[in-house]
Amino acid sequence: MSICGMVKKTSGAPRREESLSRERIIDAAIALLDDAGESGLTFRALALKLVTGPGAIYWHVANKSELLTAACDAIVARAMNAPLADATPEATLRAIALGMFDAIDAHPWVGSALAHAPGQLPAVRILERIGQQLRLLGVPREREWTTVSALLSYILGVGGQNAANAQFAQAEGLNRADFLESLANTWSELDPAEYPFASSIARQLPDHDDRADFLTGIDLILKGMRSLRRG
Amino acid sequence: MSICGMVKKTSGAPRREESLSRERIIDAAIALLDDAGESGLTFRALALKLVTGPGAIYWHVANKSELLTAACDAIVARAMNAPLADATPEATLRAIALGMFDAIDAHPWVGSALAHAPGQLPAVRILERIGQQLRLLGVPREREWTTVSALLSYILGVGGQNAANAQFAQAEGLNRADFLESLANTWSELDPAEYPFASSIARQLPDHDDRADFLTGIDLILKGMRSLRRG
DNA sequence: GACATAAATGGAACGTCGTTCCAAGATATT
DNA sequence: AATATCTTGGAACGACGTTCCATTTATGTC
Repeated sequence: MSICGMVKKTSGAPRREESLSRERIIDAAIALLDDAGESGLTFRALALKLVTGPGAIYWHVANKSELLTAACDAIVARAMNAPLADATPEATLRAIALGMFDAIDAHPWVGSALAHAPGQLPAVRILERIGQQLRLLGVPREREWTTVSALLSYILGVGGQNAANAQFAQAEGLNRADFLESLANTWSELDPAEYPFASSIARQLPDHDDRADFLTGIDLILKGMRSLRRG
Repeated sequence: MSICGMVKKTSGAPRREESLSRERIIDAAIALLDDAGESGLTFRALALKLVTGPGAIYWHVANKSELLTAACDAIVARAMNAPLADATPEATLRAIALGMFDAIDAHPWVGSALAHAPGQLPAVRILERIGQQLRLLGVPREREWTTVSALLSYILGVGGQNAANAQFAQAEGLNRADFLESLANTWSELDPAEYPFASSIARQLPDHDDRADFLTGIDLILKGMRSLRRG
């Protein structure tokens, strides 16, 4: 490839500066995923970006699924380790949930990766953070599991839909607004006799605020927990 | 978008008995997905089952994604058109949610397909059914959207996790119980200083009842809606 | 410094996938 | 019977995840 093949490494550095490492691979994977979406992560593209061959990557990473989960975990860890202002457990729960929403909004592929790695480290990080607040809130032991898994399921559900929306829009070359607009048109054209609700609510689709709706859902669950604690 | 304009077909002789059709293809796809999971659906396997070539299938179906969504829609339509006993709107909402849970439990790939087809027909069917009950319940117009999307997100979230669990377990050749057991072991071995909640709750993992937990989450949201209506 | 051992690399190759292409067969129309 | 259209199915393309292995680079030993 290069004409002047013999580039004398002057220094006696411990390792090649540009040597591979799990960390460098994961960083490159994140960059690829952010730039080109879920389908942008390939061992070939990764090798190209890291100036090596596909085979070399397998020395540091078992397979693609592990790599994707590791990339996902890096983002989730960053979001879940962010310091939070001291506040009531409920306010903290809202902040945790919003942190995940924003992380998935910035990296839609994380929503999809999270959905495909149930019970793995990334999900456990979220579970842990939520669970600690539930204990501060005084949720009785026998209701801990159902409560934490309800919150987690909701967060993963919204995240997964956001990821799918982003991927769908990208596949059709649309931005979010145009994608929602075309969806609203499709819904509007549904038979009002068969789909009275969907066709009547279609026009609200393009103008709604995902983030606000997400938070409203969290508040709905928190309100339900509160009324359970009192009743 | 139009179905199929040519309605000549006065004669009785339909076509070859074993000729291809969209319906026959979708049925075969469902059988393949049920038997071998998400990765079992291949145009080659489908062609083999239908005794034809891969190219012929493309005359009736645009691509794999459309086929998967159509197969998903067939299952969802079956679940959402099931007759429900007349009951309070809240009881009907619970029945609708449970119907989706059971459908995904019987066909885990539906959970994953639903998550990848946001705003498409299968999801709209669920949205519609839920929305109609919300109107009977008297939810004010300005809260319709956030309420229905909270319920839908939760249902899709649980469904997606169930699908992922099933796929993960199948990939490792385990049944559900063994998979949860191995997950519980992993969680138990987490550092209790860093993961006090996850490690302490790990032992509840193998024995919990997915269906009951799902319903508890639905009730949590319904309770939140009720307290909102009163407050 | 020379040698042996192990770690790490990268390019070629395998098998599978979704999809496209097209020559041939089947059916409908004149 | 001839023509036009719908439908089929097998071959082929390009891209993917992954494996294999000859080669290079670093480390430890005398």
